Amino acid sequence: MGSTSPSGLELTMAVPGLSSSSGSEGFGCNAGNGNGSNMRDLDMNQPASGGEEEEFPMGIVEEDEEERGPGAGGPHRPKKLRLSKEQSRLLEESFRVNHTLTPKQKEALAVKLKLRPRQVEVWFQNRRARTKLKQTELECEYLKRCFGSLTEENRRLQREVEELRAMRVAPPTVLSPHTRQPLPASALTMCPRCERITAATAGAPAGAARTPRPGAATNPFHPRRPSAAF
DNA sequence: TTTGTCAACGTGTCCA
DNA sequence: TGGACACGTTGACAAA
Repeated sequence: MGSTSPSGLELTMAVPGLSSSSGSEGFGCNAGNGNGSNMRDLDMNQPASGGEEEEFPMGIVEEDEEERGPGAGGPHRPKKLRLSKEQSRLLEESFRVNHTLTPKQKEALAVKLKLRPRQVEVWFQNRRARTKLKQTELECEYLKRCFGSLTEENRRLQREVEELRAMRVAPPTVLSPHTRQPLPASALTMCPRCERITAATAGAPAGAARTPRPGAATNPFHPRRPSAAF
């Protein structure tokens, strides 16, 4: 439990027939390289010196970014910030604990990661969005499979109806449960429930002439479908 | 060059 | 009314 995809996404979904382990298996292929992004290794935040490594390199790429107001400096954005492995790891960790942050938690995390609170906030927003997207994709896949099996079931039932209709064309011979002689057509009636011809003779149980429907009880297409609870 | 990822932004909505 | 959030989008970047 708590498996994470290479991209760090952790997903759970209450979909019948879908194990939650798909959080790591099912999505691993999504990004093409299931090996985690190497991009993080090439961290723009790392000090160029390459000397003794700061635990959390500054998440602020440009010196003047702090002052940058809305509009992000107008003509062009700053160089793209990539969070370091350690920063991502800690963010993921706290995301696992809580998908939302209180202002205090945000501040503390920002200090810990040497990021601005706004950056932590944005990271959590994006992270929630990615989680939701994956969840939606999962549900979509599940609904597609549902649609497929329901279509198949529908086809099968229609075939069954056709067969039953064909059977009804020829007058059935129903034996009297008492005399074992064929009953006249006038003595026959239609069972309203199962639409089968039965003997209308008093005393004769409606199901007397009913032939067991092949596979009726164990029809794999007639399971009591659990209501899909999303 | 194309495509996928992701940090960051703008905007609308909700709620205390 | 301000803050938090969802959602859609942008743009930088890496890999195919």
